[in-house]
Amino acid sequence: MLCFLCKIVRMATETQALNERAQQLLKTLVERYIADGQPVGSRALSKFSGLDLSPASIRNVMADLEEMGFIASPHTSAGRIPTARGYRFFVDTLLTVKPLDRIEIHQLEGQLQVENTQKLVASASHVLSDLTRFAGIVVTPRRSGGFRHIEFLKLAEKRLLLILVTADGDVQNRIIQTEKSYSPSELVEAANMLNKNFAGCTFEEIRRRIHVELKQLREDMTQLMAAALAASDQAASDSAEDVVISGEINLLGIEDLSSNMTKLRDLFNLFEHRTTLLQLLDVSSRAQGVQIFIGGEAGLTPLDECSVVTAPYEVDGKIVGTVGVIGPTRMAYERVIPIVDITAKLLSSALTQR
Amino acid sequence: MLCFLCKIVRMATETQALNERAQQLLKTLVERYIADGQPVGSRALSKFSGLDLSPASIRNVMADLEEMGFIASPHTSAGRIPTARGYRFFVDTLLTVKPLDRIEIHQLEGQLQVENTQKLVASASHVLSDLTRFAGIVVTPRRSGGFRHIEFLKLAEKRLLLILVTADGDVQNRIIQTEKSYSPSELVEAANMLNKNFAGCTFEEIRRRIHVELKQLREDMTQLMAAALAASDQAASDSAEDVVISGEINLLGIEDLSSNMTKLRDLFNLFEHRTTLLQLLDVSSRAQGVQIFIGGEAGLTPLDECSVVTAPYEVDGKIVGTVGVIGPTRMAYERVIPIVDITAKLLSSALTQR
DNA sequence: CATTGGCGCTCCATCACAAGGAGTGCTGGT
DNA sequence: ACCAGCACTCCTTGTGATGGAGCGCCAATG
Repeated sequence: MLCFLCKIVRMATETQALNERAQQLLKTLVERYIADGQPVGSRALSKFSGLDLSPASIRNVMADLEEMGFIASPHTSAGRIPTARGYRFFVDTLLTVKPLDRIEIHQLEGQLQVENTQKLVASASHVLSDLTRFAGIVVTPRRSGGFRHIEFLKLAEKRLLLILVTADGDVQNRIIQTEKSYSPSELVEAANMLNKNFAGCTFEEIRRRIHVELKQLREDMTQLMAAALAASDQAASDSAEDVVISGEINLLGIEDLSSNMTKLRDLFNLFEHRTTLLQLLDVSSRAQGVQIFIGGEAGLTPLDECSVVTAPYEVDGKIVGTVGVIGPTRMAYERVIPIVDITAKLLSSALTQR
Repeated sequence: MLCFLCKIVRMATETQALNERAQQLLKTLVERYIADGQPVGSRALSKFSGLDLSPASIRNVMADLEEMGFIASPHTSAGRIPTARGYRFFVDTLLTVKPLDRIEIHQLEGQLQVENTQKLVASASHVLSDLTRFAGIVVTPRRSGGFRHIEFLKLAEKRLLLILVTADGDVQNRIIQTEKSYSPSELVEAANMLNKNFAGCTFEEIRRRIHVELKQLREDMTQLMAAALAASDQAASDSAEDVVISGEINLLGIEDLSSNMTKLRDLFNLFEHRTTLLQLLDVSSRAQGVQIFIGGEAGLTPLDECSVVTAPYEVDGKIVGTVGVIGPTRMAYERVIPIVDITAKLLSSALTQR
């Protein structure tokens, strides 16, 4: 919170410190650099800034910008490139995003597969990576815990298949080994009992109530229930909250990243470490709207040369997950931001409908 | 088939044409090259072959081997490296595999997660990539078509959730939009009907019989059934036969592959094209035991510098899928082969138990 | 006659050096 | 305040030069 305030304050002072001209120059510098990946020199800026200044004057401003930490030069006789702070200022106050047009939105919408939640999430991730040519990333909705429907199916003598429809309409399944062999009618009875009494409750609650309210239950039945609950809990937490990534391959083709093989490998290792990613993306789900993490801002070194653009999505007005894109810091933010934004919104509405 | 015979014949003649010494030299050459990735010169061979020959004599043999296409030199003054054909001969007749010891097998077994088929397959793939440090690959079992159990669940007015337990004990689910709104009891009735009459049949069969045998059914019921069947069919074919790959990242660290970025990208693109991979791996599932594809033998250019080591796995004596490893052609076959072999066997027994 | 030491040759890898170019900082003039 | 010009720095590219690794060939050897 404090940090948040700091940021606001800093932004305000920075906006003051940078006069109109400096901002304009920083803007075109970042734009040019994003466009062709080469350090931008004073000549180029003089040509493209639209300010009609000579390179020499521009060099003065650039020196100031460098002093303030917005830009840096790789070496003496190269142009300048934006620093993380430069990018930050750029996306915060200089960027002009152009919203997607209707046709693109429709195309995007058409690519979402609404058959079930998994498919929806997977296709959302795919759409993101496809449109941006970076890696798409989606945090799947949190399970609310509890179930809508439960079913037992006898596989073998002491082997049951537990089928669990979660509150949000997803289906989980699990094999249970039992002590004794239950008859089909016993299984039906047990399932009916659970469905009638406990649908919608959390497993914790059920566990508590099952002993209090249903003392008349036969011993073996309670055992069955306990086993079922344990399995359900596991199944629920199993895919409780997961990260779906797609299009990592796209990152292979990006010069900024694939130059350092080691860095690239670190990055891909990060993708395997779902939990670490989750922490990062969890932060984003607390805020409203699109959020941007530039470079190592997230505190993860493998993301040094990456930016993460995220947006939370919701079901019935409650934030349940996050979508996003991971790409090089040198990305076309004005394109990526609306794509992430719209995808989050489409995902929200697709999930709310069910 | 003809091709198969050709291969046998060629192998026989090759074994004849290469005398003891040439074979020994080829063997150590391949081994050395696999070990340190550098072209092997006559000096090195003289030292390591155990044959007590001078480099000059060895050069003569090497010239012969080159003429016959088993080895090649990258340029005039470098040592020799094995060609695809050289590798082929090596794995076919020179290789000495050392089986895994008991401890390793147990470790491997311990890492397989038997909770359900998906997890089992995923963990098998993981184990493969983990142990070999290459990419692990598993073709999931074919669905036999048909179901063991079916269930309807009402989500909303005209929205049903179809739950389908396939013959092999996996659970699929699908959302169905219906024309009319069915009552819960109607749904139970329909499910019961399907379960009683058609469990175990293929969907094709059901479709045929449903019209013939059940003419007394109400119109809306037949509609429901038809919708259910369509969805089932789709759900079944959906994950009908799929390829699970893991540890692709490992390939990033391998010099042989990561030197040409473009090739690497092609390779990763191949991984996304599941169908192409399926065709390749399908071939392997026709043969018994471990199979090895070297370089482009499979006909896929992206695999130029790769080898694929596969083995089929079975349920109740019937081959249902394939496990394998994709790595650089320069891989330690004597280690990879037993790993793939054992994994296939463990997977078979884990699946047969259920 | 198979084996071997020796010789000349080829080709690659590495390094040093020079030339050219891009861009900067600074200074003095407008 | 702006700008033209100049000296300076540093990267990039190209060009030889050098050394080493390995081969092919040949004549000598047992």
